Amino acid sequence: MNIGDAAKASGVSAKMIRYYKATSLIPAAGRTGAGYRVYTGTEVQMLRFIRRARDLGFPVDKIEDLLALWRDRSRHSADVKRLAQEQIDGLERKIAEMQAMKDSLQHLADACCGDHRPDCPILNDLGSGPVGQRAVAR
Amino acid sequence: MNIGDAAKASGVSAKMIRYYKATSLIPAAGRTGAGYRVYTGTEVQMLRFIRRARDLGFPVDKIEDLLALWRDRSRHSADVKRLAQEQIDGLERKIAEMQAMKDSLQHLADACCGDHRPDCPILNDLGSGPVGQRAVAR
DNA sequence: CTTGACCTTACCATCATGGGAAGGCCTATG
DNA sequence: CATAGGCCTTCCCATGATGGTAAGGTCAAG
Repeated sequence: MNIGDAAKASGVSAKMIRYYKATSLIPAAGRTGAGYRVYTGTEVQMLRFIRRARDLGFPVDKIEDLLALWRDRSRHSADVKRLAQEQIDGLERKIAEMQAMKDSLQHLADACCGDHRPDCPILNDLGSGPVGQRAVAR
Repeated sequence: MNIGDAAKASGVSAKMIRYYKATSLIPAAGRTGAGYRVYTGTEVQMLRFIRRARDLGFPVDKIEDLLALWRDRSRHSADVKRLAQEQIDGLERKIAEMQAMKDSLQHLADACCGDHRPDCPILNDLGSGPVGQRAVAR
């Protein structure tokens, strides 16, 4: 199986497969006489694992840990769960952060009449004094 | 006012002030005879504008548009509101995306007993067949 | 005049991904 | 057999916003 087929089968682009190898996330694949990389079902399975973990937002260095646990038949599921929980917590933090941005901005946008006139609470807020809770216009 | 003071007064690091100048987001500041950058109140105000817009998640190229509107006394507030709405929509998309990740992961973590045994639904899911909705285990 | 705090430029790193160029390989078709 | 086009290879560059560091110049206080 060439890299293009492995890419299609795993959902990981050929570019990224080479990158994961370069960064030691995955081991080196075999090569044909002409230097083409050759992938087996096992390797495609690993790539799919990586792809799914990326889809859940795991950064590559955490995926390294996940792969190690995956391979370790005497792992403790607690270790896996801990990694998952850390990822959940990280996602939650980012969600909360973005939600706060969105709420502030929504509040400002609601106050902006959005017509031909130049008067605009959004710009007024951005252009006003030091940072504070003016975004929620108390 | 030197760059360090402008940084403190605006909340934008000296590093980023230079970067914003290099990428033409802000105009070149004056220089002392020795080559030190000099900032005025007006410039600090612009930096604070940028800082606040960044805190709302606006990417730098949108801030360029916001600054142009800010300077344009005959702007239409509709244009500002539109930029804000686009940013709100973008935030919402990202929030939804991360929320979906979090939900999938939470579901998997809930199914993992998290003890000393190796059996783990999280790894089972990551290591299983092609992508689908298995993460929500229907 | 020295010391320490500031400034300058220039370069490198992040993180995961894509783009492109230059050149080699393989296969199907004429 | 020759050629076309679709793969593959490596190498380099770009993203976006930010931080770090290093080598060197400046300034103010003691």
